[in-house]
Amino acid sequence: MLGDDGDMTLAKRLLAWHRGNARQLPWRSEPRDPYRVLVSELMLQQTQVDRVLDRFEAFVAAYPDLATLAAATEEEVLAAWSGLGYYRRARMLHHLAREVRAGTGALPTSAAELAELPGVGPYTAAAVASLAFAEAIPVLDGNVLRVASRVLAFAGDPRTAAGREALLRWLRPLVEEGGPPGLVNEALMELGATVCRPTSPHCARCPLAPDCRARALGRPERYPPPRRRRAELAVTWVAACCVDAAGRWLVRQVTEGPILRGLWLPPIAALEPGASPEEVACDLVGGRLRAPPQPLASVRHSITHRRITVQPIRLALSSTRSASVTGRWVDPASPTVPTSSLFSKLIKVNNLSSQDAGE
DNA sequence: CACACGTGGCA
DNA sequence: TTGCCAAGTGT
Repeated sequence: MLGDDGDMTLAKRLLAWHRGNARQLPWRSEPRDPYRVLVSELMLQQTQVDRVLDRFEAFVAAYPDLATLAAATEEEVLAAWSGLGYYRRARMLHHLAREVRAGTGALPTSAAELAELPGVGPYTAAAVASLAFAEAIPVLDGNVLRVASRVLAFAGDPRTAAGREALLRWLRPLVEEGGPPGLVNEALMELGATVCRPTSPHCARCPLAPDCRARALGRPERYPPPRRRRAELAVTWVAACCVDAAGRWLVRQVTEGPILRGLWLPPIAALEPGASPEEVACDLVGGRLRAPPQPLASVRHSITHRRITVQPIRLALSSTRSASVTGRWVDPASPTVPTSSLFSKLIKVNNLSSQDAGE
């Protein structure tokens, strides 16, 4: 005699669904470690679980607690974050660790106090407070915003302050009415991530379907209204690829421009229309060459609204010790400086072309 | 409030 | 291939 799910409260149905369907993720091991919860939440901001999965364990192994993190340099932390994107998050996590070290030495336990830490906004504060410290406070991330917008068939814009408050009025009783608040929050996020998807929601598998007004009205995917996006900007860069006999690459720290600042990449410059990529690359590096500059297959890289086409030029320097060549030489297999995934893409095209050329 | 920031996968 | 994202925060 299975009870009718419709008779259970929303929160109870969510918890039951979570018990049977939530993914096992490294940061969900019990008991919850507040530090691991914090790191995972920061890593997950504006990114997807799969992206974080391969990086999380290595990061917390290198920095198992806030004290270890505070003792590291910012550059070391950035290097461990390399490839995850939104590098400001890593800088702020590092600042956070040092701020905690300068204060009580322990993470605060309330959402209000957590929200004062660098990099911790309303979402992360509520997530850590509820998941790690059992505070009954709702989270409102992109997943929960979508789930709530659909259940309520919310007609307004849920991204405005008034819209968010309307959704929170519905969410608050859910996390307060009983059961672990963190798990109710996690269930809503998990539901949004795996069932109540942006397009083609799987309503047949949704524990909230009986109460979902958007589903009753048909076309639940109409909620929430799409966000307006900025037009893409096309940009072309030249990258000077210099590799020494040991396979190390010449890299420099990006100090100009709005993008990738502070990270280390092969020398890069914008390519003006009509300019010669080979000449730009040679000017960037400045050393004498053993062989003519060799253009490689171009690489595409997108950052926010910029679509960047990178033209790599392989430069065979006659001497990597030339005084005119500035920068550092790093082993791509274990970069000791923070790099962008653009670096990995450049390495890949270089390897491909080397094999093709039979070098 | 608008806009900025990285990334890789998918339709 | 191109466009559209996905567990936000700071300015």
